[in-house]
Amino acid sequence: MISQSATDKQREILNAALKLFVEHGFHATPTSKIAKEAGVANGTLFHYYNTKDELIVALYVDIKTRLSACMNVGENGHLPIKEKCKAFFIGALNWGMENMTEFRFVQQFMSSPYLLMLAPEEIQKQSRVAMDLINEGIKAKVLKKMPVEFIHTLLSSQLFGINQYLMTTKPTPAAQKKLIEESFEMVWGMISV
Amino acid sequence: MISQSATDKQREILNAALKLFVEHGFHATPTSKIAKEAGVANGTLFHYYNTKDELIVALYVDIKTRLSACMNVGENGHLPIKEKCKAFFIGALNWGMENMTEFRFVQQFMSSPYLLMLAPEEIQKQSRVAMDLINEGIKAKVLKKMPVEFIHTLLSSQLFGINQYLMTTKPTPAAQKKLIEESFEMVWGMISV
Amino acid sequence: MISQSATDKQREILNAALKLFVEHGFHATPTSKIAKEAGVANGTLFHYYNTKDELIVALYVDIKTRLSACMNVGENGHLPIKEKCKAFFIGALNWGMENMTEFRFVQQFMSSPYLLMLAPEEIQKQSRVAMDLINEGIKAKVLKKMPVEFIHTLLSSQLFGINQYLMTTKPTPAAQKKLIEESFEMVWGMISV
Amino acid sequence: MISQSATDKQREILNAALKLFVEHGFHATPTSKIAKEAGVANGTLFHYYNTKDELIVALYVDIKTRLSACMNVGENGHLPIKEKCKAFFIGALNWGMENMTEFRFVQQFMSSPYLLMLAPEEIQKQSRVAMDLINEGIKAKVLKKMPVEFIHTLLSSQLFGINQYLMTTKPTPAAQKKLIEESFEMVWGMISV
DNA sequence: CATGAATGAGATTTCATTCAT
DNA sequence: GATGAATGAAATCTCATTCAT
Repeated sequence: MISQSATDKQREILNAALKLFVEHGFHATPTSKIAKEAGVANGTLFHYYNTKDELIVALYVDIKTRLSACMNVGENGHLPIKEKCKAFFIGALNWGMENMTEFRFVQQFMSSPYLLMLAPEEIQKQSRVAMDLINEGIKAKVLKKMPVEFIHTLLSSQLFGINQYLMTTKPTPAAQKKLIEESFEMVWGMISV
Repeated sequence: MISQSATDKQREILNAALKLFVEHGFHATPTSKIAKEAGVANGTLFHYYNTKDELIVALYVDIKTRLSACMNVGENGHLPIKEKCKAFFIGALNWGMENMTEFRFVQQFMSSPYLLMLAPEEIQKQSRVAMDLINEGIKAKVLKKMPVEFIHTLLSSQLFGINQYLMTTKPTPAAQKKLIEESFEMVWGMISV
Repeated sequence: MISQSATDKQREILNAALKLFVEHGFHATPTSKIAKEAGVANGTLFHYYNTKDELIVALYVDIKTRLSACMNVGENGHLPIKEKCKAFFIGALNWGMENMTEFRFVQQFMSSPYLLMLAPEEIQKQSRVAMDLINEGIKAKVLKKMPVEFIHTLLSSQLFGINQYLMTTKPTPAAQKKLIEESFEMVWGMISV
Repeated sequence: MISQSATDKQREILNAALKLFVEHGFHATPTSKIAKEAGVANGTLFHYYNTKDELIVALYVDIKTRLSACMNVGENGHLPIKEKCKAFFIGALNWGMENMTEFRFVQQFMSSPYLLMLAPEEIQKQSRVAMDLINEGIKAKVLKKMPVEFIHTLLSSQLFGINQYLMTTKPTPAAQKKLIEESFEMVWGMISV
């Protein structure tokens, strides 16, 4: 397939951009360096993305899509709510540890003005699954009766924080597994009735 | 004071930089705009800070110093650990709500590559007070026996999360006070024995 | 040739730089003026030379290369040493008179701190031919038994001096020819046994 | 004397400027660095010299004046011409070796566009003594009957060249003395009848 | 599709010079 | 005289983007 090589180049560009953005920040990373790192010509980058901003947003969406794909894999609608939350929580942490660079990029993106370039509905979409889960938990009186966004915010912050901690301390896989499980129980204790 | 006017210009520059950095991000804010906003000549900025990067780091240190000054005011060494933690937690949240711009700047700075420009000991210094408090709590068997850094991470994340939530939802002062108190009890339940 | 137009721009830049450097000195010549004089965009200059300094050194090497190319053309290995020296001496003078701007640039470059940016081997390479010739003369007991570098210095100084004199007084071609011949006999008398 | 300290500062400025100009070139030496090296405030420099250019020219004149003072010390009007020339030649070389930095500065100045800022009569004045000497020699039929400027140019070039050679090779004082004497005989042989 | 030379607006930084103290 | 903070014009250099090949 001819378009295969094109897609490959696009992947190379995204990979290079991810690596360099995390390493040096958005603005300290010229498109020319991205192109060089990706092994393509300068202009090629602009065949796939009209502007640098477009590339940045596309990269974010790409990563979020890959994360979602990971999280939704296990169809576990039948499990009790706590187990569903746990699967979600642990899944997110594991993904973060296996994709540290992606994780760092998301973090940087979310506290940058680029976030505003994303359509609000796009942002909401990202957290839809989690929000639904929390809503379900509140209705079932398993979770505390507080605003959904509040519980979601607490959950997200803890996820970010724990991930950061794991990235910094780099425990053994066993210790990591244990810590993640414990973390969930602690957080669950905080938000459950 | 003779040096007053000089110091004033420096303050103006820091204020202008803070405002613009939060509004547009580090790189989308030219030094020329900072100078104009501060009401000083372009070169004056570089009289005080050799490079833009130096300004960014200096601004971070300045904010952190002001925050620390705020937190240490209340000498409450005699209170029980939980009360000390609560004072700390609530103090930080109040400061964050009263200094939203500063808070946003810190957030942006910490998830940017500029963080690496800070000497590690400088970073550590920032969290010294909190760490000591946690250590004390663990020794007194009031807090769970887990790594200090881990508990610190949980606390910090919670602080960040709640702040974010408050900034977004802008509740009434009363509701805000109630939410903050509740939040503390939640996180305290999570980390205390 | 496809690369012709690209090379042309580089040539234009070198020509413009040469002219302006000699006219106003290195530092009184902004890169913007060079670009304008060369008829290219400002950034184009930096496409070919990473820094202004790099351009200055490249220009020097370019001129020296062109001079060397001129000097080595006449293959006169069979002539007696004096004739070879004379050919060299007169060739250099003629080149200097036909390329006054280049000559002035070299002079300015060599008594500037930019000289230090040149690798020592590069500098040596420039005078290799002359040094070999002198060495040959000394071994053949045609030239005085003195350090090669010293004789080389005397010769070079003479060349510079005469060139300067010719550029200032601008004699008729005939008078110039006569003066050059006389000069050579004078310097030859000084360095030969 | 109060003006003593002022004069001292002026001297410090000239010394600092000399050192830095030779080390980095005219334009790569900011006035601020000169002031710092001289141990005076930035603005003080501009009390003594209205502009940087004025400082540069003043420094040149200062050095030339000091050189002239050196050269005219020995009043040897009674000596034969060759001896007067020799005294001049050797005096100049010795001065150059004892004042390498000054020598380098003069060299740099003379092949720079700053030379044009000097009034022509000022330039002529610098070489008046030498020119008179040469004229005298020609009239006395001791020197070749050639244009005075030509002989002067040859002499100057050789002086510069030999100085450069000595600065580069750094011979022992004895060897230096010997080489200088030999050089004079060689040059004298070249220009004398 | 892909390339990379070319562009030029704009960013950071420098620096001679001024001037209030 | 002496200071050094302040100035702002100007210099070097960067970089997103275009376009002819």
